[in-house]
Amino acid sequence: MEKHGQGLHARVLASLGPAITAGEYPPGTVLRTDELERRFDVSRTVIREAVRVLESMYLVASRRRVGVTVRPTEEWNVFDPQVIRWRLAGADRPRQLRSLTVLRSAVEPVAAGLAATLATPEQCARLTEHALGMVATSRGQQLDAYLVHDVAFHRTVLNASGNEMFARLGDVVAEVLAGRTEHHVMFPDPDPAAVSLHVRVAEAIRERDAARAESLTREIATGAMAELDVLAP
Amino acid sequence: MEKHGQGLHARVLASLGPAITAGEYPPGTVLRTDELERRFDVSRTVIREAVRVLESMYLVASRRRVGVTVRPTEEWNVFDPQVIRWRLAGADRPRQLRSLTVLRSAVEPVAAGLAATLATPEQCARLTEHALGMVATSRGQQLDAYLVHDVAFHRTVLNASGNEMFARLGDVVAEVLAGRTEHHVMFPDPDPAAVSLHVRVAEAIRERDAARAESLTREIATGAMAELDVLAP
DNA sequence: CACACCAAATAAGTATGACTTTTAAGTCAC
DNA sequence: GTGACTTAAAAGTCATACTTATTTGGTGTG
Repeated sequence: MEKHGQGLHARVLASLGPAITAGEYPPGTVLRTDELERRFDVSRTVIREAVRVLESMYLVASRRRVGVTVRPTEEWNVFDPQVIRWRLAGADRPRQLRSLTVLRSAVEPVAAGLAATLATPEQCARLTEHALGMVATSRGQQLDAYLVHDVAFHRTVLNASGNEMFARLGDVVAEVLAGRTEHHVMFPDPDPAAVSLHVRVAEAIRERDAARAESLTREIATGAMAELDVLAP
Repeated sequence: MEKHGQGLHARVLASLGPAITAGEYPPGTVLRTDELERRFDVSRTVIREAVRVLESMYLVASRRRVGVTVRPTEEWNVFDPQVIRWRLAGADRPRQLRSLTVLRSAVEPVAAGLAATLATPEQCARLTEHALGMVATSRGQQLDAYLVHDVAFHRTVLNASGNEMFARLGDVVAEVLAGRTEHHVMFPDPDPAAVSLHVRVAEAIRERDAARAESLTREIATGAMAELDVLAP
């Protein structure tokens, strides 16, 4: 779960990215490269590379004779994993968490339905394994161990869906789940209903019951949504 | 040196991006920067900027003493609009189109459901306007005009959902719809059933009937999926 | 006064060469 | 064969000079 390793440009990015996504530089703000050079005490090359990356995330636009201007929020590439991480770490984590949970509520049920017809025996086995792992760690201050199984479960479902885009959302789901334990947007012990739903989803997928897998996953999603409403209003 | 339209690095990207996503450089392939310099006849600065962008899309990884290596397909950021465009233009357009259609089938129904409770009167008006526009242009070689209304309709639904991530998928949906007319992955005249479904979705949203809006949109999605199965097997 | 046009100022874009740092790989002693 | 040492390849960084597009503003003409 590392980030674009080291390198000076990564350091600049790690500073500018969070600042921009946190709204520290409101849209329309103009950054000049030579100012940035001085501020970070690095060469033009480094700044330019960082700016190019921010540009590819649609966070900024670079125009001659004007400078590097921060783009309006609606244009940001909010699907970029890096942008998601920056926003989850920053000021509008609640808003981001909501958006992502809604996305999950749309995607995961369909993914579970697909998984029911496509999952390999190994994937089915891993699903039950992790569902049981969740049961085993659902009581008594084992949130970290629980999280591991929870993440693995959802990742396996997304991978088993056979859709590359769904699979790619595994990381995002992991961030969301990790974020909600880490920031205590969660009850001290996981909701027993949710835990048993996971077990039943694993069952449904193993039994190739797409409709049931989908509707059970939808229940999990609405549960997560409700939990979010209670704990991060 | 030579003069070029929108920046040299963009030209390099426009060449390398499609090539990589098309599998022309299979994962594991190593590109050396000075080789690229010579190939494109540009300076190191330009190559490095292009590589940084490709890196931020997880298409390549740059390591010292090794070079710029193409990453495995599963790691690509397939949500990046630019990557999507490259792949839609390239060899695995069918595969990409399928992935995106599945994604749509997950997202759009939920978006429509949310839109039913959140859409503003203006948005409702635009929905009916475009739905009727679709009806009006659904017969007799007016695919281009039809496309405009179709895109606008789906964009409006996604925007009205109130979820920034859904809204951001508007561009992707536009690409898909444009792509399927452009590449004739579509019947000469639009499916009348689909057209009438759009009208009814607009109705449902206007009448704040979330469940109906969702299930009608789900029908549209399964229809699109079926059409894809017939025309691009 | 309005308007078209031109010229200077500005900031990004590009090129180049010298230098640094990381690290794969080869070599030698043990 | 194992471990420590050397080497060299390639990316990373820096400083600087130069190019190009674009905005601003001023100037002359209708």
